[in-house]
Amino acid sequence: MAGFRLFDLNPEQELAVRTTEGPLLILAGAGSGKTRVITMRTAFMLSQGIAADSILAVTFTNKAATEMRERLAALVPEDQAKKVTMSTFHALCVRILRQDIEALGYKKNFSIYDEGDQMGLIKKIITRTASRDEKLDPHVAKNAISKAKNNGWRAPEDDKTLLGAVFARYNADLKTLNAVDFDDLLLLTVRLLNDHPAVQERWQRRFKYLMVDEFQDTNRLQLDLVSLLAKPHPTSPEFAGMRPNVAVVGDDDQSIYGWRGADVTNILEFEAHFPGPTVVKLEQNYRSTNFILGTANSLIKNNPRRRPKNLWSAKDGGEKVKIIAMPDDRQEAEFITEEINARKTAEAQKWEDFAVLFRMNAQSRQVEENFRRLRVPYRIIGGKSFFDRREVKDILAYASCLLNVDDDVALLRIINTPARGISDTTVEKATEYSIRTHTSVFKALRDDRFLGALRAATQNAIEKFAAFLDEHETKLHEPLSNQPAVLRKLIEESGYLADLQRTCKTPEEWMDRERSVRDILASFETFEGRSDKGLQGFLDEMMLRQEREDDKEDDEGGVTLITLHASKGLEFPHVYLMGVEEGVIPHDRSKLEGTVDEERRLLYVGITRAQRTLALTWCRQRAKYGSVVPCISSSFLKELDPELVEHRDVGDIINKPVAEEAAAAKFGAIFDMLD
DNA sequence: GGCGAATCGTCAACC
DNA sequence: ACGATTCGCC
Repeated sequence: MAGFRLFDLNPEQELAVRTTEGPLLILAGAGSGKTRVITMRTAFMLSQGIAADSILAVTFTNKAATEMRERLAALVPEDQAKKVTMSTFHALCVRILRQDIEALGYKKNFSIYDEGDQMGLIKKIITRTASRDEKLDPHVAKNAISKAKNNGWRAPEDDKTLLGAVFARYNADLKTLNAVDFDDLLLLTVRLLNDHPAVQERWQRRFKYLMVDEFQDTNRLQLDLVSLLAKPHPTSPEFAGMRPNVAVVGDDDQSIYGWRGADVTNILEFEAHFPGPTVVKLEQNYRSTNFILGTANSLIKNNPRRRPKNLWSAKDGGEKVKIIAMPDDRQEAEFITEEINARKTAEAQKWEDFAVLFRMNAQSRQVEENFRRLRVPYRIIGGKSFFDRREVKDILAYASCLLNVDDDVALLRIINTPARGISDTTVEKATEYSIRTHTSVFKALRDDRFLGALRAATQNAIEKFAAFLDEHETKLHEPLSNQPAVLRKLIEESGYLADLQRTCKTPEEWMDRERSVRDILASFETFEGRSDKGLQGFLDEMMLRQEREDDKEDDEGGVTLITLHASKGLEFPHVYLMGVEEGVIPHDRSKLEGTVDEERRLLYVGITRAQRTLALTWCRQRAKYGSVVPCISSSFLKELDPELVEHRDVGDIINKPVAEEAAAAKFGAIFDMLD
């Protein structure tokens, strides 16, 4: 085992790498080489003869999992690297449930519902459960249900209330539909392992070494899952005195998922969950200049209740952090585009060296438009641009129906798309019938007692549609069937594309939408090339937002456009953090909810992504909901150390661009020598 | 029952 | 400013 050198590590990092047995808590400040430690530690374990397939590393985002996988692949032989399991919590749960969910009374071909599907179902349940004078906001219901599930509750606390009734109904319906939502992925996996010791034991034999990244962001269910995978069942004779091989890595200052139920006490009280851990503190920052790190420190020290730490960097020099005022959001986007262009040329940087960070997905649109216009290559991480497109959802709904005809949400989405003579009223009747008889909508469509009450023309339309689905479902499950071809044929024969073209207003829109249909079919083909998990595996990956467009533009790189949340764990030489305004960050709602500290950590995360230069921009006015509203700069900006930052107005910069670029070029050259 | 037009409500973040 | 939903007409 060659290719990695432990002597490159500082003493703390080396201790973390060499500690392979028993509980290990790594408190890793921003930029302290955390990913490097995790990958090195994995490589070290392999070199000690630990089997690659017994190692499980869990991360929060797909991006982080991918990066870790890539970095490990650079250290150890490919066949070894591939056998190490690196996945998100949700992807891990899908994997466990696809194998063992039958023990909980679901079928293995269960569908996964995203928030949109979830909302659709909840709305439907509310309308049919609520009496005339009762009102329940579906959003409120969704959040309450999610919170309940993340606390591990099985049944509603009180099913006398409308909310309780909706919760009970929602769970019952999901089970009938053979579907699970994102929260269920965790909840059901925990229940499965907890209630079925034989299953738990089997997974424990599979994964003997656990690593959890971003542990400060785990919620109670995730901690339960880790415990269930790491510790023997309390009834097992091995339980007492067992030292689980659990390594967790985290930083309380980067805890930004409180809203999702993250519980910081998981990391603060790690010793209570896994007694007697080795504790390692990583405090040297290798990423940022002292201007950037000092700015970050001056911000975060305003937060109460922190674990004491002394984060330092050896990187002197560089530029001050720029805080730039903009007249409006349009000019903000223009400025960022132009600056990136100029700096790229002046300092011979690559597009991949730049990142634009923002609080809300909606902020990226104007930058995107500018990038497209000026031909700046870019990639958007996270967000929902692709997956949320109508045509993509439609195609995936068709695919879901092939796998699980009882998936009502998918079926209802496509039952009359394109129009095939099954009207809303008919669909409504079918849904009612299915509720009354406790079956799926598809089974209702196949039920003569239901069909008998309908007009002959409607009966015909339904029979034709059901036969159409059945025919392709059979083909899909034939041995050696070419699944991408079956899906393609299903779409072609459905007349979906012709209908899509008809509804498009411009030829450009049609080309765009048709392309995303082609893209999604093509990415299923590429998926078939690299995986044996078939359409089911493909849909799982799509639902978990993984590797969306792996065939083109994606791997060419480009400027990264990313939300602050999704940026955690990443780093870039040049960072532009836009929309640093009161109301955006800290977000207005955080003040009502009393979570301003978390907003401060979020900005801290953003600032600490930058290696060499950082610019924070804010606008004097911004378009919101279509109309322009005045804005003021974020109160967080006042907390930044004035020695380390430089306040500018966009006008000043435009007046003297040449000197600016020349100076920047010199700094760039110095940095290149240091590297 | 189907279609285009007007109107409504949304933008907090992730899997 | 955009997509979803509802309305009113054929």
